[in-house]
Amino acid sequence: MTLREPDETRLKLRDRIENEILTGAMPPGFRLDEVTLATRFGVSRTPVREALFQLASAGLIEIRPRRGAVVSEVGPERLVQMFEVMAGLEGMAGRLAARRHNGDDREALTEAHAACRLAAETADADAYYYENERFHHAIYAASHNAFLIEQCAALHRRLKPYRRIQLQVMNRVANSLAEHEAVVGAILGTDGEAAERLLRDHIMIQGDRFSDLMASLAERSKRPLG
Amino acid sequence: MTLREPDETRLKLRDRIENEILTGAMPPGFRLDEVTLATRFGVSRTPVREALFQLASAGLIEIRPRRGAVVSEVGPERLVQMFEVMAGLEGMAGRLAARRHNGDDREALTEAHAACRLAAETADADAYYYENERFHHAIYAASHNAFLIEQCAALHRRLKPYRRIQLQVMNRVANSLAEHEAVVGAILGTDGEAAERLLRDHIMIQGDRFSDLMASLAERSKRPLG
DNA sequence: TCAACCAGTCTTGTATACAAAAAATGGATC
DNA sequence: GATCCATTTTTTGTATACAAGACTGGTTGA
Repeated sequence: MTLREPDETRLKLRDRIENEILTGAMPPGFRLDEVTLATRFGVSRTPVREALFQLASAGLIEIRPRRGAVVSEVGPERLVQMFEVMAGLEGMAGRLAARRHNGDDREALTEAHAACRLAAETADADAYYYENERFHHAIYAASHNAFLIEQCAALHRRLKPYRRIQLQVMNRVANSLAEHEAVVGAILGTDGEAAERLLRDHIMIQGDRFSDLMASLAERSKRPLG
Repeated sequence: MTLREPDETRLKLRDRIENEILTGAMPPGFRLDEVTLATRFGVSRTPVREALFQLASAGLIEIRPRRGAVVSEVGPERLVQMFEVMAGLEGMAGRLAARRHNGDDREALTEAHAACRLAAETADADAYYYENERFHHAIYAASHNAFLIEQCAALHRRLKPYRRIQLQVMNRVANSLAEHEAVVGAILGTDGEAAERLLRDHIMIQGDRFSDLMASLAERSKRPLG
């Protein structure tokens, strides 16, 4: 994780713990001890518990009554399911965006796409990762459905670490950019059906690829003396 | 609200408060005072606060820092947006269900549909409301995507009070049943595209109708001296 | 040797106490 | 009579204390 997050200590406790989970500092299965977290962040157990409840609601951790909290284990199967839902939501956002976009939306979308292309051409993986995020958020915004935007952003955020590893591990930047190109065309051409289909496929490819990766990693780690 | 909920006092605090919100006992805008709730439920403020944080994560209430919690106001616009997303998710569940259903799924679906028909024929609105819920959950389950099932169930639950009022106020039972019939046909016939389209429309009709109702109510309440 | 049990420790869940911020109150002034 | 400011009161946010359920390790019995 080389990307700088702004002013760690200023953030609310909930976000600070969330960051540690999303960046992998607290890996899946990691035990979240209340007193340890409390002393580490210099507060008492009360706000820690409140933060943990919120993270549990978001699905990032699991609280077993009287048995403590652990970072959620996300197996390959569940990951595919999450990407499948993400694909559905993004497809929907694309379909609505194609019908509802206005001048501002078009500008934001083309700008974000141009930034993606630049990052791809300069082979800057970190930059592409960032601009890619901006691109997808531009699509969400163009749907003009605030609730959908929230849902997409929340799930996108949850899938963030996986997408990142995947972009780094696999050489998917070129393909990703080509797919973006087609999506932009469909949206600007007000072809909702095409936008939906293209985006759905765009996301599902990520999901399939990533689950393959995870499955192979899990398989390898199971082997004794790997 | 005549439907009996099982063993109120046995439920976790979070669910008890949630029920009061969903049933309308705590209407939108209602102020949730911590000490009042604590004394009412016979506990201290600590568990009350934890419950409130969870409800806030689910979107049922809003916590303004240092300024207390209130039941979320859901205006017509946001309601339409939520129904739009529900339509997208249910359509997706239907599409997947058409491709993935097995014997158990078929049985559950046809059984739920038969129960809906019986309730409609006997003009039992409460029963139809309940069986309708079972029918939709059968579709979610047939998608065989655990994450999608969770998302659908959560949003369905959140829209529950609105759907209920709507079914009671408007005479939509007959139309609803006919739409179910078509959906069952599409799913059993493994026609994913049709199932998606039919379900999407089925939900959106609810959303549009309800938002019309709400808008008119809001409009009327704004007029001075009604 | 191994399983079961019991005491001690640790961790979570809840209550209460205190601090700080927002809201309410009341009085003075214009 | 209305408005503004200071003070009081209420309410939230946090820390701490206590109770009760889970885990640990060792001991005992078969």
